[in-house]
Amino acid sequence: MTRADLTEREEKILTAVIRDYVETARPVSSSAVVKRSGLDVSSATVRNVMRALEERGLIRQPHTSAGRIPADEGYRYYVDRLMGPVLLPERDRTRLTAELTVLRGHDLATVLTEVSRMVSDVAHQLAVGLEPAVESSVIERMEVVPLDATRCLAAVSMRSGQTRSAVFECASPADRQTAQAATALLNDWVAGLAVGDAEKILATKVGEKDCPFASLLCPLVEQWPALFHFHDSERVHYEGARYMLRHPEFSDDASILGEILDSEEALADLVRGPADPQDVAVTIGGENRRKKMRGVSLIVGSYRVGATVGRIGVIGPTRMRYRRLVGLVGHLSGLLDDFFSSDGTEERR
Amino acid sequence: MTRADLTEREEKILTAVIRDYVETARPVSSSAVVKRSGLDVSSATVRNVMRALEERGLIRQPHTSAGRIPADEGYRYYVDRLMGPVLLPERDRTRLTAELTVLRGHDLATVLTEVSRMVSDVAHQLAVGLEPAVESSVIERMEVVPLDATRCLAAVSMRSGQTRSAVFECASPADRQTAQAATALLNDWVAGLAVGDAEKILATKVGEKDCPFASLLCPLVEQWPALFHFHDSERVHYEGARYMLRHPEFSDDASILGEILDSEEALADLVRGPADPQDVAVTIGGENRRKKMRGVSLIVGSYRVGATVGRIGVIGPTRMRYRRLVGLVGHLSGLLDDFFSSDGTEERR
DNA sequence: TGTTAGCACTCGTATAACGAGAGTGCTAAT
DNA sequence: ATTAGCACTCTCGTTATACGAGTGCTAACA
Repeated sequence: MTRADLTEREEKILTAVIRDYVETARPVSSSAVVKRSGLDVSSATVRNVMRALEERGLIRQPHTSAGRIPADEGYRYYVDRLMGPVLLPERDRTRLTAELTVLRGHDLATVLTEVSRMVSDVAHQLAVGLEPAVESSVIERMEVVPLDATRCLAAVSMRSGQTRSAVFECASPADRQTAQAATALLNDWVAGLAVGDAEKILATKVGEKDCPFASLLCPLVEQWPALFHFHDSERVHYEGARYMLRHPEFSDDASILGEILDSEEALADLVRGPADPQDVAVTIGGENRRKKMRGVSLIVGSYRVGATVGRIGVIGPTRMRYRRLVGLVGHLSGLLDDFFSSDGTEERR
Repeated sequence: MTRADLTEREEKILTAVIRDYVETARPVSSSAVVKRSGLDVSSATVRNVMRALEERGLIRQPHTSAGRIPADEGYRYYVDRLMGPVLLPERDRTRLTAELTVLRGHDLATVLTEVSRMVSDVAHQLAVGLEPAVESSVIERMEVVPLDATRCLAAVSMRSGQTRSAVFECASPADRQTAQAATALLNDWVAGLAVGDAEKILATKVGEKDCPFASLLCPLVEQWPALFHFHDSERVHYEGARYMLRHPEFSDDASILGEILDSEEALADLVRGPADPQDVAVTIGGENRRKKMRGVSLIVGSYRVGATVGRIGVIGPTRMRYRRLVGLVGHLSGLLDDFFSSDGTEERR
């Protein structure tokens, strides 16, 4: 159970076990390791080493006298130290950039859905895309327009390029003049603020006695969260459920898929948590907080849209191609960063 | 194979077979039918009748000397003629209305997600909610506001209560004055039109040589579909995948679930097709166009939002509680109709 | 001390045989 | 037309068996 480094030979054998198991999904025998690792040793030697690896908790035996399969800790060691430079075939690279350019000009939800689809297709795994939390998006401009005696249209554009719009009720009628004046005032107050902050500011402003345009602004503030879908708007896009079901580890008991798909919050929580701003975060099996999620691994990357971040990720059995998928997610993170920062500025590459 | 009516006794036996099979998921024996149907006949008699029903294709034997299970045609006969008045327990009724009132004032996507959740919880099935096609929604008002030198915010509100907004690029700068005039003109043109029609009208108008505000309106029209997510905006909300996996018919081979979840279009097509404006449409197993969907049944209802219709539905194995689920979907259709027609007019019940 | 060949042992999987039980289909009696 | 009785069929669970893959161990070797 020491944390010390493995010898080079141990590392090679661990790698071989992982690579082979990822391919075949069956316990890996010592002789298979000999073949794959290229090591010039006998299977007996490999067995000795494997025993050592097992004692360290890196691999395990499903039952006595079976081959070895990687343990969560083994995957962890592999991901952290053995995996080597992440790798994404040129083929996939070009495909991704190509498909992404087509998406220029489309709204964020569409882009994210399509990107999730791309990811799941390339990864052959369940892919998930998380929209940036609009809560911390910075408001560029708001607009309030009267529709009829009791209803107004409100629209917000964020620096991130996201927009929100909704119709809200206001008891007393407002004419266009008033609405324009109110809009101007509103923008003075909230333009340049994050959505979350703006809500607080507005609540105070509107609460004051001499607040102008109160009859218009009060209802707006009251209905703020519902109207703009602000709070729970970290929408999740799934794609590629079919891949999940194809993995032998889930083909008999697919209940995990149900758990994942049905609990947006659970997943959002997971996806939000670990990822570092820049890097790709890998969560392996038992490392997940949710008990239900033990047995699956997550690879999550983030992309910036203005001041906020969204996430893209891949979910699959712990037996997954970490190197390739980390490469994929990382690469796509970068692409999306560019995509959203060059924003509408057309093709600046 | 005659289409003639069944005798009363035959109907009772068919009903018993279906009811029992729906509960137990196991082939129904003649003696079980005797118990359940309340008929005062021997099991031998029931066997004779069952043979007749089998020859008509209403029920079938999984293998020789097993009980009978309903065939698709049997379910069909049951749904069309035997099911009797649809039934939804008072408990569920009140629950639905209660949960629905809480959703007042929330935007359509949120409402639909929550409704799907409610449906799946009550039905214990995979539920699906389809947003109304915005294509045929009637535009109430559009608004164009300049943001900076090259970008404008556009917002549309539909009579249905739906709204769309987006940022678009326009080469030459526009001041607020111009934008207001353009907005006025725009509303003259498209207010009161369906979104789909408005697109065509605008395209012609903008194509004309002396079109005013061309520098502003041209880009708007060009980016119309992408901007407003108009064409492919029949968003699908799924809920309750876990229920699907619990059914014994899918627990071993869950690949169907993958197919359903991954092919939004396939499903949207299905859901769009059959439902009559007012009624609840039931599609049973092999009646589905898509081969992949044989083995599952659909119950679909519609709700009106202004001039457009959306759908809610339930997907499950053919072995489902048709009476209850038709009741549920029908009831909810009505509730949603009211919900959206009383629109923002607060509590008019 | 590390490595390896050889071999006995373990354990899962596949296959067949078997019995029990459920349910039908048929026949003959009512 | 209905039904009691009975033989027949088919599934399912259990047990026995053989097979094979793979290990762990021991002893020999560099």
